[in-house]
Amino acid sequence: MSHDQQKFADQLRDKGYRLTLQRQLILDALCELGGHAAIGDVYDRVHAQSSAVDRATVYRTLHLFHELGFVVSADINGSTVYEIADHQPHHHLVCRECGHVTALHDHHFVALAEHLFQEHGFRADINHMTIDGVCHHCR
Amino acid sequence: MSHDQQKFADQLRDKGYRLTLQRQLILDALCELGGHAAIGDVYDRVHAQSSAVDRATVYRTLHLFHELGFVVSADINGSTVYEIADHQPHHHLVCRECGHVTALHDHHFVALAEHLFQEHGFRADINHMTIDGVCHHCR
DNA sequence: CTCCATGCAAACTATTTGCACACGT
DNA sequence: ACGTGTGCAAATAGTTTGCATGGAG
Repeated sequence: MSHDQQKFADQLRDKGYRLTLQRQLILDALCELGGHAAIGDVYDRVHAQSSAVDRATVYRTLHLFHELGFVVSADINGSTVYEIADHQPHHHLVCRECGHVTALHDHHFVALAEHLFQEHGFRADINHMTIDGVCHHCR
Repeated sequence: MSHDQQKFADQLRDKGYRLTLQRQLILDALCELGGHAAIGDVYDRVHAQSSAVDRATVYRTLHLFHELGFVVSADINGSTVYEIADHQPHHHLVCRECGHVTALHDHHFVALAEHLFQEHGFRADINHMTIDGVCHHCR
């Protein structure tokens, strides 16, 4: 188990949640899938390891992880994807034509977030932004 | 029929699409609903006027309008909403707590879009952005 | 008159929920 | 042992599709 996973496992227990095999497997899957894991991807991966894990459990667990802040979700090309909420926040450029997703560093948004806070008192979540458009390849 | 509606009607015909009662009603509904119309809202409103209009038609028509650029879509609090693509682009701050949506002027994004284009050659659609966060009321 | 658009109903996909049992603590 | 988490299956919600008919051009 990686450092991240150990950390999350501890947090789970600290908050009174139980560390089950299913939750470990789902956490593993999220880590291994790296960036953007659709619910179906997570299910496939987990189910391949232990065929007894149900879809409902994947849904319930991802909701839980999201609530606890272990993962962030984003809507990319119409489907919801999850990824581990580690490291610094980053964002995504999604090409409307080819569907390609490129990561984007957070620094593009700090000024924006600052403006929103000063002008509207709005504390923006700037850690799971998705921007649609057309990439340089498809123009 | 308002100016906007007349304009869209002409565009429809120019591109070889037919102007049907259903399409007019759906366009009306979008205009009257103003800002953010979920598919269900549009259906309810249209169906109240003419009970023969089917949900499938609303879906098909909204897809068509979106394709033609008559409407823009956004994902707000998990459900897809549509609005007439008129005037200048604007954006939305969505409060994660109370669900309240406040409009946001485009000028916050021009610098960002410029950066994205220069650094990544990415032509960002900055006309239907949604930013989640917590509004000043809920903090 | 010719096709596009629609209504209808069914199919599909995605997600949620109730309940009895299993298992982590 | 206790109570949370899970599998199972069914329910629910949202969206799409095939086909015959109706109506716009």
